[in-house]
Amino acid sequence: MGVRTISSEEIRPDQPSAANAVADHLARMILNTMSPGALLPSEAELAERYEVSRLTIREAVKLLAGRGLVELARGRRAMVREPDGSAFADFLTSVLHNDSKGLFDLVEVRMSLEVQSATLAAKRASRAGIAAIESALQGMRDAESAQDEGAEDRFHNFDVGFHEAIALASGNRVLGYLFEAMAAPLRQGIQISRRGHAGRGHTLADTIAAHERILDAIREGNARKAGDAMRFHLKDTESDIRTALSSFAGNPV
Amino acid sequence: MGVRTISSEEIRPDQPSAANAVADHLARMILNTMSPGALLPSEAELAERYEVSRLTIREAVKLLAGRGLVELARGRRAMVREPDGSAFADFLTSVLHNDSKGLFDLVEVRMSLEVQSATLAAKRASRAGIAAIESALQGMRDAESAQDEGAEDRFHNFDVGFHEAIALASGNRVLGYLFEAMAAPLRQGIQISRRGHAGRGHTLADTIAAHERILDAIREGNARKAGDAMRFHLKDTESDIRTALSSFAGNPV
DNA sequence: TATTCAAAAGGTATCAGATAAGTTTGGGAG
DNA sequence: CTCCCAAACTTATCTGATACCTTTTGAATA
Repeated sequence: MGVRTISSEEIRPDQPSAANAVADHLARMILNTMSPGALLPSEAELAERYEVSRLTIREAVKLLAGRGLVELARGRRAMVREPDGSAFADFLTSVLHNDSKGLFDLVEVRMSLEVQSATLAAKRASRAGIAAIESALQGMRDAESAQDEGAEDRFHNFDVGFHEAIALASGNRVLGYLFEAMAAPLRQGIQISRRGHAGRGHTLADTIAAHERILDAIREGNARKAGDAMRFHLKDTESDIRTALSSFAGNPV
Repeated sequence: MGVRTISSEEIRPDQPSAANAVADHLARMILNTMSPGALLPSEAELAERYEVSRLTIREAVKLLAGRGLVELARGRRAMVREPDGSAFADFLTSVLHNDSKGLFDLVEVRMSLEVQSATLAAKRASRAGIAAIESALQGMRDAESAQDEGAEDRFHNFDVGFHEAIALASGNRVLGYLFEAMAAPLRQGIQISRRGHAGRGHTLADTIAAHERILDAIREGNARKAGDAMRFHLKDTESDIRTALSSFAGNPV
């Protein structure tokens, strides 16, 4: 390569394009003054307001849509979206897809965050928060005793809901977002890995019992016990996942 | 208002627009077959390939840019970006901005993740990983003994670099991404809170000593000790942050 | 021959004007 | 009062041009 003599390439103009400027301005406006569900002004009006063409407005709005700030639909004005972890979920999914090492990493981090969620939930959960956890658990019980097709899917959904309810009951919004962000790639990764690898090491009843221990600890307000119960449960789950995943180790797609 | 009689509004068509379809297809192509730094085909060529107008291509690419998948610059073709946590960082920044409760949440989660990082780093750090941590620490020492203006900024940067190096040394990519994602909003939030609240509870030398204890434990490969040292350090830092933040409690901008 | 610099070529950014197609709304028919 | 349809509104996409930025090329110069 040789020695770098000049250093004028250091400048990153950060694209001061009109569309970008408008997008940034709109983003600030949305975050500061608008609530989820609110509608942006029409493209024509924005074009007039910013004194640019409608095309520039469109591109700016597309930028925001890519960032997950607004939702677009033909014939309707752009709507401000409820913030959620989906942007990061997309990111994780794309970075980790067909990469079993990445999924191990995800499982590892999830363990830590969920233990923290359970610990905090035991300390802080409101009556409503506990009710939500109970409700998810009851859903699992119902799905277990049901025999119809789709019962297992329902079981899994309530399972995820149980964990999500705990994340929410922690009272820590960041934990909620992170849970959401990790749930999608995890589920997808696990689903992929399970193909042709049906057996689970545990019965549904075992899973329910483990969840009951967690819920009881949270109900008691026993933070340490809740964290331990969650850790124990996830350790178990983790090994299931690992065996499922390992059939793909070094087998990217 | 009145009672909802019909229920055909439940359908979310997920915008199967041309621009969206192209964006999704491009995203898959990028993730599956392209590396960071690679250049997308020109807009004209893509327009031809997908049989849509150049405008539609532009909007699709803007969507990808918003998602952080590509980087745009005038006169140059779109470039595939190195994946990083910046999308989630933006999200967190926007959700938590001017909200001290959110920053508390962030600090809380960070504690948990960094303790895990230190624990894992002690178990797995490579020679190079440890060298990176050492280098950051040395930077802190240099900055502390320097007297020039800007030394304190340098110190803080190396401080962040130290923690980042540990997250990377954990060998868990998800931890790396999350660290990145949380660093920006945290720093920003803290900076804001510090305005007019100069005093820190600890000297730079104290901070260095705490970091040395962490590094030593990682070098020894003592996972528990590393985690504890990190927890202890962050508990300290946390209380600094809390006092800084509390001046803003219930004071959203 | 090697260096330099300016023009050409290749690209993106933005504009203007139109058409197609989906959504919402308000009035009229039953 | 309810239901349906057309007008008004709005977004999605197309076409064709112009402006401006980057990279490359090629010729003039030292």
